Amino acid sequence: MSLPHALLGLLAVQPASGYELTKEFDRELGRYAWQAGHTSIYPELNRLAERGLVVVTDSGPRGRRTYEVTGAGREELRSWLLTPPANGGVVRNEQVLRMFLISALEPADARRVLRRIAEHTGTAAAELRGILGSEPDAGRGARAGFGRLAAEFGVRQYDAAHEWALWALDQLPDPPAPEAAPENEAEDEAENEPAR
Amino acid sequence: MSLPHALLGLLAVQPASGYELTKEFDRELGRYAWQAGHTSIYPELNRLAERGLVVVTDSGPRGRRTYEVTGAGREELRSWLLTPPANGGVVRNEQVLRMFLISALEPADARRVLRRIAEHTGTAAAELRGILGSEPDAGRGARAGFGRLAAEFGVRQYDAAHEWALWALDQLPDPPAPEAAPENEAEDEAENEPAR
DNA sequence: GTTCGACATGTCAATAGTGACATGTCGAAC
DNA sequence: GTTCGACATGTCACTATTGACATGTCGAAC
Repeated sequence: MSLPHALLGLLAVQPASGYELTKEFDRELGRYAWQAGHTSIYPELNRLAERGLVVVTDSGPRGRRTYEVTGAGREELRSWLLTPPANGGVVRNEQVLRMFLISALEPADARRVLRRIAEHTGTAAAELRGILGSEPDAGRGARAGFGRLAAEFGVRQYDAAHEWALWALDQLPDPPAPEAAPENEAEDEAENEPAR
Repeated sequence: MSLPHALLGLLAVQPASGYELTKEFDRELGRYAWQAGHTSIYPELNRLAERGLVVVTDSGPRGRRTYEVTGAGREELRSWLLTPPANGGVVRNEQVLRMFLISALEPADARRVLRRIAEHTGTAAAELRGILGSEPDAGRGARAGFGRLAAEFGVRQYDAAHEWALWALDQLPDPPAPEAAPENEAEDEAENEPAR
């Protein structure tokens, strides 16, 4: 039951159409917190409207409807955010699951996966940092605070995962025993290592 | 389609019954990576058995059946873990969603929620560190490596979230303006702050 | 004036997952 | 010898979510 609250939250910051909300879920929100496609968003908006938590305040060109949160909607969102985390809430993250399952692999495979994770989290963090630094708003833009808090969270998550992957690599038994050159760093080290 | 792989992963480390697997999902695995109740685990084990990815190798007291991964199962798991992360995978985390939605609250409420998050992540990290430190295995226990990698990941995640919450608190406009005592730290600061 | 990509919303069948209910057994403590 | 909690597995109706399909419009570029 989180999707309705996600929508209320987005609309509380700024009125939007279903189409815009859908795009929002393609960004940080959908990448770290809660995925949703337009096929679940549109029906949910209609349900929220029926319950009086949002209203259509404007109609645009292509049947576009702009939604806004009502007082009741804002209250619902507030009480949801302020009430205890209950049992812990839904958690379902394929990436993290993959990290957990690495121990089930043979060391050579594990090393391969960990390296991929380390690389990916590293570049992802760097990218996010780039966006965070270049964003011209940073101050007053309508949903400025929103993006910043979320992006900063993402950066920290990626950094933590990156550090973890490096640590885990170090943890693995029997490192590949570097062939000859003890000083080789940043060598490309492609998919298949030379057998031994 | 992650649950079957989660089960294969657990069984690859150590054979187990559905009941034991269910308990596994009540620990770190279910808390950070992938939730599942026995009502989805038992049917899934049967499906995996039908597909020949696991087999029952032992029957115990109360109808208990111990499952083991087959060669095909191990291969399936391996190829899943080694293939590209595809589109990014399923992401659904209520806690993180709540963090994202904080910006939709008034500063006073936001501060309240952030403080709760900071507190929770702080104690959770400390607890995990405790377990991590006291665990007697740390070396050879059957799924020792498994728990350690996972727990370490959890610690880092909690730390990152904790630091983020503190940073976010600092980011919020208009701090509560401490009444009189400029040096008051660790005051209990109950649910309702004195109006202004 | 046409073309085409982005805009915009929707349905529906199928799959995944949950919560309530159901059933029974074993072992330890009393 | 009974009681009770943990062990152990299951079904089923309901809810949530996805993927495939459907439909149409607007605006810009050509």
